[in-house]
Amino acid sequence: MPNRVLSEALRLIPHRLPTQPSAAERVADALREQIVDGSLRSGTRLTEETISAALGFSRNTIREAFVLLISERLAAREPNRGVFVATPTADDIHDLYATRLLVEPSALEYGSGWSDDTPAELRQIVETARTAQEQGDTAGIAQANQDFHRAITRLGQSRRVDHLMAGVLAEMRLVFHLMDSEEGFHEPYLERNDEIVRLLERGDRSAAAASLRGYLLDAEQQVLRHTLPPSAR
Amino acid sequence: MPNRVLSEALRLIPHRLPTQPSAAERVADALREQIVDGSLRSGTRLTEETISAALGFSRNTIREAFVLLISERLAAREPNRGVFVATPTADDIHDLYATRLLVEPSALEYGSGWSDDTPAELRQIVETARTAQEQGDTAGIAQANQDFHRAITRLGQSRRVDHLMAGVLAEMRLVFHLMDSEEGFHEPYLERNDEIVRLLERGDRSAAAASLRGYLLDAEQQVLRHTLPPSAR
DNA sequence: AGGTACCGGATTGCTCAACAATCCTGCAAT
DNA sequence: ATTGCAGGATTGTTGAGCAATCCGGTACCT
Repeated sequence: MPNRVLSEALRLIPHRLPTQPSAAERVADALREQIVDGSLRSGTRLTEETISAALGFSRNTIREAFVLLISERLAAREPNRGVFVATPTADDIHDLYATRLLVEPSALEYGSGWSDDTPAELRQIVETARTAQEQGDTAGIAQANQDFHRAITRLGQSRRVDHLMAGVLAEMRLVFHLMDSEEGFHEPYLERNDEIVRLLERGDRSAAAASLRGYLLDAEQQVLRHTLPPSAR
Repeated sequence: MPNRVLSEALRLIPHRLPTQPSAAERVADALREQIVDGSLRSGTRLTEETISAALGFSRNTIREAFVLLISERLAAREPNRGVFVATPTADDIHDLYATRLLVEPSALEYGSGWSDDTPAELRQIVETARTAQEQGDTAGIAQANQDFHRAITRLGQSRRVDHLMAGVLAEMRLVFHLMDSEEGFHEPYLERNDEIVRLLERGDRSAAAASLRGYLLDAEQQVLRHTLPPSAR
């Protein structure tokens, strides 16, 4: 043991140096980005050959990326036919909200990430949404809304659940792209987020959780109402 | 529309016929099974060439399977070094319990899968565990325990959360394999499951959820206590 | 002895080319 | 209109190949 100080210092260095992500991951990142931002619409076929040529990676690497995207539910494989950008069904939408209903209120009420600053932080996000609203910035509202729910999820203090919810929110964006119009859809929820924050500011996490449950139940209905039926796509 | 009766009948056929899983999935299944049942211990290196030869699939297929297992956290990639059976750290264990703490009580208290039969069904599982106990069947107890928590999770009525928890329970088994001895570890929790069921039988889902939270908090400590420090493995 | 530099073998990361199986399209025959 | 079928395109999977990286050992230096 030549140098005790050294080995102590080394312990502080992150165990895995920041290696560059693998080719498959970079391909998955590129595709994921295009899927969630709507450049690649639901149902689009992801041809191996085309993507291979477009991104400059071999077909095998593309296939590895597909495995990732499929496990994230952003894409779906139809055996011997190909991989397609996922098209969430009404059932999938229900599942998304069932998941959120299970996780978010629980994180809000019992999450150990709670601190005295939490209400103020959430308030901050609501304010951001409000200024976006005043500027008619639909995308900004949507973004702030997502941030709000991610912040709530983070109270749960679980990497795993964070990751789950990241996936959920990504798929939510897919769903939004399926709606007849996202325009004006998020506004009503500003008020409800505000109410949740108000309850938190009063220190009533339980009531806030209940309010959030109501929110999610309503939102599911709204989304289903505004989602085009399969016949129209 | 030549035949209305026919098209109605076809509607009942499952949309995707049961295709045989791909080679990569079968490889992943085989490896996953060996990992969770302990045949492949934590830290074991999964050499592409070896597995390729052993299972009779090409290296490329093995790599696709790896992507899956890694996304399930049952294996970990160390760039340029290889893929290894995951070795959960204390931090990972904490994360597992944080996840369960977020999901299980919530499912128990608010899950829409609840019915009047639910308490009886859970009671049934507890009884199964008890007979396993009387026969000194450690594995049986562990299995019944898992079943108990899966049943609770299912109350949440979300495929996605079910899938998440399937992964959580799989990783839990990895953790159990890391303990000095699984012998006698699960017994104490029989009593606590029983208490949860008793509360449910009284119709008090809220109290049952609280009891479950206490259970999980204690269990985490117990697991950490019985888990060998990294130095010993 | 203790530390460093270097070398060769093994393994990974990724590509490329090939081929059977399957699916899709269009067209011809009924 | 429906069926049958040929041709072309794409997927599923394999095998070989090669650069980059890592590992283990050995020789070298002090």
